[in-house]
Amino acid sequence: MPRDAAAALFRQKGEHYKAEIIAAIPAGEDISLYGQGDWVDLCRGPHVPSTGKLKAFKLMKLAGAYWRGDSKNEMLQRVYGTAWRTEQELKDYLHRIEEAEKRDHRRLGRELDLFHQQEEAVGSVFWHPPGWTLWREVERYMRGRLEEAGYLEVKSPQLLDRTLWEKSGHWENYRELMFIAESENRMLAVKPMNCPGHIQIFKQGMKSYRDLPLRLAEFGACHRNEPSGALHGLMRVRAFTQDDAHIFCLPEQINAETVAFCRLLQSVYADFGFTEVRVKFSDRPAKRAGSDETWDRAEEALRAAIEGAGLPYTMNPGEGAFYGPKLEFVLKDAIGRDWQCGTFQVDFVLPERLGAEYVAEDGSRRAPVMLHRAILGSFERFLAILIENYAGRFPPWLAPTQAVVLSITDRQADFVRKATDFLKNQGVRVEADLRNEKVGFKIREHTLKRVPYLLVAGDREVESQSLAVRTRSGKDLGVLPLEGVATRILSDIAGRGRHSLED
RNA sequence: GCCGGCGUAGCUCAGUCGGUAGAGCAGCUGAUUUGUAAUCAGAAGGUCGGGGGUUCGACUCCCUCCGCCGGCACCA
Repeated sequence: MPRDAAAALFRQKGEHYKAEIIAAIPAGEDISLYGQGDWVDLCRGPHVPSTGKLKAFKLMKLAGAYWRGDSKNEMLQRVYGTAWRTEQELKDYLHRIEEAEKRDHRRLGRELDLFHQQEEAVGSVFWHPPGWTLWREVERYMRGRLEEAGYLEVKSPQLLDRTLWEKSGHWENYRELMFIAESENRMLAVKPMNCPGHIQIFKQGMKSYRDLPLRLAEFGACHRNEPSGALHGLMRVRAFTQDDAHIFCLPEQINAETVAFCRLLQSVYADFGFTEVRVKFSDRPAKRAGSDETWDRAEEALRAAIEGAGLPYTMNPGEGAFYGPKLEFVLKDAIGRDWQCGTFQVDFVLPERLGAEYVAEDGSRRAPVMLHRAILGSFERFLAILIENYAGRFPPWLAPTQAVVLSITDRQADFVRKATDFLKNQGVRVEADLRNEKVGFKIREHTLKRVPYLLVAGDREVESQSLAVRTRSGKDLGVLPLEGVATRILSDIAGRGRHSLED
């Protein structure tokens, strides 16, 4: 059907948005329409030869979506459905979704007593002892990796004067998303980022080109007043902690620093069991600071560096930060949604705006390049992804409780205490279960809590000063003497993401 | 923020036509001393998300606010 005729048809049907879509198609081109019964609609081409092929279908959900993806426009109703060739395939699909929902970090957070959230602290997290153990283990690991890689850890203030955020450009770009506090006629903002603080540290004392690259790292707690509809468990919160760092360097050091960062990130991700990481390259946004020449340089430097690192990436046009282009390292949650975790950004703008400089070889003063980077991104989000990817069955090095020693009757209580103390002294996070319950009951409980090692002591084990070792997957590793149990567990812990527990 | 849905015990859920709430598990008390995924019994547990309204009477109907869930928009 010719374009104008099609437009008229839809206008007459009262479907004005369809008419608008057609109006955007070049004149003279024909428009294809497809029909099903007495229903006719605009379509580029058939996706299935006939709806008769779709035997099994189910409507999944209703949701709003802005016309042409712009929140200034009206909202349309979107209907989501799923269709399969057979009832069985539909059933299998629904079953897979159900299984994925069992890995939801919000559900596991409750079941495993990791954390909770409540109305009085919307967008924030109350970490429980087991969850905080997991956090500290991840933090301890990151601290070690950063130290090895030549980073220096710092700590910057939580509240900073408005004037600083005005200079950095954050006030102009993000004022409505910042938490504000007032004191003694000053307006302060709770930091939404750590970079301005790190620049203040850089600016103390004279810096020489010989001091570069200077890598300042911080486990920085930031607050952003995210729109209510964006909040999502631990994935999107208003209070989060980044494994943040800023590398102050010379332009000619960008490449080596980027390559080193990509290697570090891949190695860290491998330790957490992630081997496939997708990388998105986000270039200049419409709303930005700095000249076009500056952006040309920054984008070119980043492109050369990522290609030097040999990582495949996809373009994400217009999605860069206001001060520079960035790489986004993306991981998936249990139901396949993308979440940005790691990030790497080249910034020629902020150091200059905030007056950071170093003395160059020729004695002139110049602004350093600043590389913003995070590997995990936010701890909250990364832990959520970890929880979902492991379905709560953390490898032993991360498991809040790595082993439980259980008695069968009161007769073994003393030995269980002794064995627990022994393993504790060897550095194992171990608990004793001396409750007056049947072993089957205790095994079930600790299995549901995903404790990697269940160590049973009955009269026979007391006699031989050993423990019967069972894994959470139900595998029987036999009876081992105390030292053997410790060796086995400790070597497993040392293996990190490449652990030997086959479950 | 926008659209749609949801909010009953710590958790998972039931609750008829408007007559002020029930179960299982957990927790508590007692008994049981137990060999690899649930021992038995008893007592207890609720501002039905908050506020307002209609009504003789509201978990139930209406208004409003809050939160959560799914999308959209946003994500320095």
